[in-house]
Amino acid sequence: MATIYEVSKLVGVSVATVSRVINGSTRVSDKTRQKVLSAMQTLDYRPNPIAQSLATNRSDCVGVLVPEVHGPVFGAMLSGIEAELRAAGKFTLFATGHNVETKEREAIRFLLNRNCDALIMHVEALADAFIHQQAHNGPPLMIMNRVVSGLEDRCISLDNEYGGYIATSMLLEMGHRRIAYISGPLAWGDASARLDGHRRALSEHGCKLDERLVIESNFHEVGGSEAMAELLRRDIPFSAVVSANDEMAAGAMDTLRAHGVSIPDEVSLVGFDNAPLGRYLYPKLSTINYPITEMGRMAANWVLERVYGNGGTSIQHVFKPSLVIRASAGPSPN
Amino acid sequence: MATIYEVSKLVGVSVATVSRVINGSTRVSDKTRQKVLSAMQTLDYRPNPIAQSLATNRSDCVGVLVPEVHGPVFGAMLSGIEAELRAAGKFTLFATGHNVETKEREAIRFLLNRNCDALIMHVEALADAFIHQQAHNGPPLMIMNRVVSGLEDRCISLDNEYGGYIATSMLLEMGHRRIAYISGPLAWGDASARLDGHRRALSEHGCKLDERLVIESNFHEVGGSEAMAELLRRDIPFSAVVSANDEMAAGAMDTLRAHGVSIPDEVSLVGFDNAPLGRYLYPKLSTINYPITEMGRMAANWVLERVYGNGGTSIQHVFKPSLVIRASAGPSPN
DNA sequence: TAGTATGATGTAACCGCTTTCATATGGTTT
DNA sequence: AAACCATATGAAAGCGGTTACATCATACTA
Repeated sequence: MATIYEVSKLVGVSVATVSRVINGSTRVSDKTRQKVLSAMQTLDYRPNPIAQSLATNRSDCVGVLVPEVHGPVFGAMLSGIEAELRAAGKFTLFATGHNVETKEREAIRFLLNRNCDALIMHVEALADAFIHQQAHNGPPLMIMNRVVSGLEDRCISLDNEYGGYIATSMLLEMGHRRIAYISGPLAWGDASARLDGHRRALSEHGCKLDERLVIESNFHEVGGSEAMAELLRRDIPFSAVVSANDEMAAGAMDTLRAHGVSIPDEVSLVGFDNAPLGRYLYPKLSTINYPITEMGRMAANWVLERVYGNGGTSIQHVFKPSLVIRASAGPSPN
Repeated sequence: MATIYEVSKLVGVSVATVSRVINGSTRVSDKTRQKVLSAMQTLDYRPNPIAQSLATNRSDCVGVLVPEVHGPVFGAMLSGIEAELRAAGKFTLFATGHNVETKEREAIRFLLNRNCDALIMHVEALADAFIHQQAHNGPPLMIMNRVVSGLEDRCISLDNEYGGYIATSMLLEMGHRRIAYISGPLAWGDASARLDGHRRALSEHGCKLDERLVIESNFHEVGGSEAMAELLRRDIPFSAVVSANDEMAAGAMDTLRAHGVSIPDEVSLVGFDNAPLGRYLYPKLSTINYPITEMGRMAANWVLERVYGNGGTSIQHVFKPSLVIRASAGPSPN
C-alpha cells in the first residue's frame, strides 16, 4: 500500500500538502491539488485510517451495544444504525451485553478500548448512576429504549405508555369490557409503562381494572403461554387479551388454541412490537408498531451531528407507536 | 488517558520495558514486571489500540459482510461470529451488501479501508473471479454459504444437496409419491443444490419427477404464496410440498389455507432453514435445520487460528443439515 | 582470572498521518 | 520604492505504541 510519502515524492511536494489535499483544506493551489489527486490515483493511494486516527485522536468508529445481535428488535435497530453510519463513512463496531450487568460493563470497556468516537447502547442491567458516570467521562453516549433522568437528551425511546393505551383503547372501542393483560417484567421501565397505558385506557373508558386479569410474565413465548394457562385456570371471564409483546402473544395464542378457544371469535388478542413473527401467526396478530429501525437511524444521526458535525437533522427523542390491525382482534362477542 | 510514557516514568524504566510487559514478553524480570503492572493499575492505563495497530500493522478488527444485518439467517450468523471474536478480544466490524454487486464491492472496500485483519463475507452477487482476486491480494478471506472452486478451504457452507435430499426422503418415507417443490432462484448455488437433493431422493426411491410440480420462486414469502397458487391452478395432484426455505413455506401455507386445503391432512409441507418463524406458523412447520450460528462460530475460529494464531480448532468446511420434525408434515392420505 | 554466554534493560528508529509554525512568493498599497 | 499582506508550501514535532539493536551486569566456563 502506498503511503503519503510516496505520493508526495511522486508529485514533488511535501507530505503536508498532500495531507491538505486529502482533508480538503482550501490552502492548496488548484494546480498542485490536481497533481496530487492524479498521483494518488496513479498509486492507488488510500490514506491509512489507523494513522489518521492516531494523529487526530478520532477513530471514525461508533460502538453499538445491544443485548443480542439477532432477534427482531435489535436486528432492525442495528440495520438502521449501520445504514446511516455507513452512508456517512463511519464504522459500526458492535458488541453484545445479554442484559447482564457484568457483560454490559465489559462490553462498554471493550468498545471504549477501541477508541470509539461515540456509543449507542441498549442496556437493561446497568444502573442509571453508572450511565451517568459514563456519559460524563467517556465519549458521547446515546441510550436506546430507556429514559435516564437527567440525560433525557441522550435518550431515544418509545412512548410505551401510549402504546399500551392505544392497544387497550382499540379493544374497548370494539366493545370489549373484560380485558386481560400479560405484562413483561415490571421491573423494566418499558413493561411497566405499557401496563400504565392499559390502566389509563380502561379508566378513561370508565372500565375498572380487575387485577386478577393482569399477569406479570417475562417477555418470552413460553412465559406468554404459561400466563395464558394461568388466566384460563383462574376462570374469570375475559373477551380480549393484550400481551406486552408479540412473543408472549404467540405463546398465549398457542395455549388458547390448545384449549379450543377461537381467536378472535371468542377471545381477541393484541400484541406489541410488530415483530415479523406476528405476520406468521394464525390468525395474524394485531399489534402495536414499534418503529425501531427509524429509532436506530435517529440515534445514528444524532451521533453524526453531534460528534462529526454532519448535517442538522432535528432529533426526535420520543417515538409514538401506532396500531397495526390484523386478524387476531375483533368485536366483542357480547 | 495515561500513555505508556507516564507508566514508564512512574516506574522508572523505559517504554520498551513497559511494552514488553504489555505484550507478555518473557524478557522482563519478575520484579520489574510487578512494578510495571501495578503502575498500570494505578494510572488506569490501557494501551491505545490505534497506536498498537499503527505500529504492528494489525487492527484486531475482523470485517463481516452480510446481505442484511437482520433476518433469521444473518442475525444468527453474526451472533456466532461476534461471540467467538469477542471472547478472543477481537473486534467485529460489519457492513451490508444487500446482494447487489456494486454495494458488495463498495462494502469490501470500506472494510479494507479500515485495515481489517480478515474478512468474513456472505456475498451473492460477486463473481468468483473477483473473490479469487480479493483472496490473493487482500487479507485472509472466509466465504460463507458458497463454494468457490479453487478456494474450497476458504469456504464454509451447508450441504444443501443433502438437505434437499432428506426433506424429500422424509416425505417419501411417509408414503408420499407426488411431491411438489417450490425452489429459490436457480441461479443461486444453494437453491439449485437443494433441488438436486430433491431430485436424487425421488430417483433413489424410484419416483419420477414431474417437472410441472417444480416452481422456481424467489425465497420470499410472497413468492411462496404465488408459487403455491400456481401449483393449485395447474391442478396436478400432489400430497406434499417441499419449499426451499421457510419464508416461502409460510406464504405457501397461507395460500393453502385460503384454498381450504388442510395441512397436513390433505397436503404435507416441509420448509428449509429452521428459521424462528417456523415455530409460529400453524401448524408448526417441519423443516431442515441450518446450523448457521455454528457456521459463524467456525468462520470466526478459522480467522482466530489463521490470522491470530489462536488455538487449533480443527475446521469443518461443510455442515450437514438435519431434519426438524413438527406438525406440518404427516403421512400421505392415500 | 580472563573470556564468554545469558538475561534484563535502554536507545532510537519507525508505523503513516495531522498540524503548527515558519518561510517564500508575488501582489497591493502608500 | 518601501512596507505590508495574503496565499501557497515546507519543516518538523507530535500521536502512542513496537522492536531491532546496543549496552550492561551477572553468572558460568575453562
